[in-house]
Amino acid sequence: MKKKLNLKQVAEQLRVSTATVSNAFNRPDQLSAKLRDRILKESAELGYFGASLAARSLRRGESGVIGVMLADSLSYSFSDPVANQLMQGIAEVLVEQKKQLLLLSNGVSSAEQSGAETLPDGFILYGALQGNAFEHILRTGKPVVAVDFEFSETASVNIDNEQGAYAIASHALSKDDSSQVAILGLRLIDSARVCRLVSEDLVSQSKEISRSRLAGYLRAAKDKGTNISADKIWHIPINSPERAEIAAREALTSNPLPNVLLCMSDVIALAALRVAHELNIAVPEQLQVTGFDDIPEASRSTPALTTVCQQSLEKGRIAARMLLEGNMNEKRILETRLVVRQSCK
Amino acid sequence: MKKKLNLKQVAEQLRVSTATVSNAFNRPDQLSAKLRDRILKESAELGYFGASLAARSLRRGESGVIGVMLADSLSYSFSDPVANQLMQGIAEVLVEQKKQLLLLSNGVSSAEQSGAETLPDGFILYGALQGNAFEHILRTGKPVVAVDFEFSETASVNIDNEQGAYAIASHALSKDDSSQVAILGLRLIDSARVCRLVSEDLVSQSKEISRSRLAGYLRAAKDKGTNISADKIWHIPINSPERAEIAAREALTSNPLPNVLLCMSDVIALAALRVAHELNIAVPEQLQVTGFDDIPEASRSTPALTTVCQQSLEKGRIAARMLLEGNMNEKRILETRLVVRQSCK
DNA sequence: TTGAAAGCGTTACCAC
DNA sequence: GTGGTAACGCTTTCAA
Repeated sequence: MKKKLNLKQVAEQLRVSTATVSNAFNRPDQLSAKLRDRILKESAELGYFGASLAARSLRRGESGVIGVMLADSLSYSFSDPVANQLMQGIAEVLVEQKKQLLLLSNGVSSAEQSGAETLPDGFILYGALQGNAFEHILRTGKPVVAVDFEFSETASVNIDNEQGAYAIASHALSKDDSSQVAILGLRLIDSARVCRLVSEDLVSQSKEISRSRLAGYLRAAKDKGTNISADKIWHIPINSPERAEIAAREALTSNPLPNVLLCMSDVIALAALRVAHELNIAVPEQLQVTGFDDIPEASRSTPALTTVCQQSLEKGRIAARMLLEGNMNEKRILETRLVVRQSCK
Repeated sequence: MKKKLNLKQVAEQLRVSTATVSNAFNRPDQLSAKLRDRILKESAELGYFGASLAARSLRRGESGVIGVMLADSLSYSFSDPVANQLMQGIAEVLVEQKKQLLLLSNGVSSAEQSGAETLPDGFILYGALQGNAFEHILRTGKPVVAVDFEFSETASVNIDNEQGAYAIASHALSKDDSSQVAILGLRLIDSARVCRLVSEDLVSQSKEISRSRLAGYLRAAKDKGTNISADKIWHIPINSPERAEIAAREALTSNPLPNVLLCMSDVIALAALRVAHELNIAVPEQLQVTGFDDIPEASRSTPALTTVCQQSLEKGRIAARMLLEGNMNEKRILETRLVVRQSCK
């Protein structure tokens, strides 16, 4: 195999100037079709297929690469169905627009100077980033779309979590005034362990997703005249089936037994269904279970999950389109939709 | 916000030379700790956090970016549990080694000259790529690790699909000589529709994954004295729950009813479990179901899935390590493991 | 320990 | 329609 050639060497070989070769690749109108065809064909024969991204991007000031940074670790994110659906939507649009996708790892240490945030032409940020990665990205001055969090200076795509939670809780509580309600909550407090809340934990003005959902649940309960005390609310530190099962087992072996279980994610709700099955608790007859997200698995479980559709896929598409179309002032709030299936009629 | 500065301007502001600033970031030993600290601190204040990737990569000839190209479309891959587990393993190692991850879309058209394949220092290729993307990547002369396919000139990580399939089929067929066996196969022929095979379809020397698995099933059947005719083998064009359900429904409403169902992926097997449940066919009493892959969901279904663990996560880790450590001659074959759960005792 | 300068591969302006 | 050439931002050698 011959040594890799660069544009200059190709130009020499073909006995034209570098500008002409460059034009052949980038600006068809700048030369005769005939010459262009010759150049394209012969460079391919020489093993030259186009400019190096580094050089072109240095010169042009843009790379054709879009950076996506996820609040959770990259590795974990690949196991999260919601993140995957979002990525799927993003990827769909980027591929269609011939953009490349750089996955930035949101490391804690600022020391990891790879400078990767300098390459992309724009960013999609999923979830509120901790650390100074966020700041670094803002400093680049490049367009940013925030997904599932809000930042004054950037465009964003969000859903109304409070409203979605209110809707599903209202549905779950509608038939029975004397409900025993338990809540399996995600990331409600700052603890790495599954545990119940205490009453002080309820006072929080946080705008985090999980706090909004909790607020929605509690508002619905209040409207129905139901009370939910702090010890009926579980905190789950991470959206994993294993942790969720632990919490579900605690909740479903507590006394009095809840007959409505509001779960802050479908992963948690699915875990609850498994635990209920294992404990011979009939769903929905003895226990109503609700989820949140509407991940693909939600419609396939037995019983199928009643949940709130937050359109993660569409969210990804929209975020990507906003970024590419440059709507950098838009603050988009997507509709949520109550999806009633068997787990909570 | 101030205009973005470059290294040269930072050097001017700090009244040192560009080389000194560069050294402060890249070669701590080339200057006094004191000066270095001052430079780092003051550049951060000026909003300079390190070199632009394009420029550094142009100059140094390496970027710190690893490219991953998937045989299936990027968007689809995010919905595939096996691909996601692989990516999880890859991401784990790359983050740990402070490498960035560029996801290359395997577009069909060679026209999409984004030149993205010129940036990465190395590639992980998952599945046999169609089109000339593969050739382009090889031409770069950069290290490549092939996953789940074999190419003479590159390192690779594979499993022995024939053997894994043989093992699970032997297990499934061990108790009953008069088994009615059906196979739900993935990508066995070149058709976009779910359909049964005909006998001509059985002759194939292809080394594709699905063909190896089929060979393993058939060898096991032969060893047990069971015959499996072509019309008991279904072709499913894509590993999606929807398609799999169609095939499963066909198979489980055919006459004579199969009592052993060998599925070439867990996604397919899980679909089969759902269909069996819907048709009131008891698993494993009336119907034994086996999967392949051991995705996380396999252990969570009811009944839990008997399957072949192919260690997708570890596969990703190993591929990434091989690439980073530069073992470019290694051809690694990972062990598969039979995982017996309730769906096929 | 520091500074000047060459050059990485490309593009785009401006002449011809 | 075509060809010089400066500039993109940085690293690294070499000399001071």
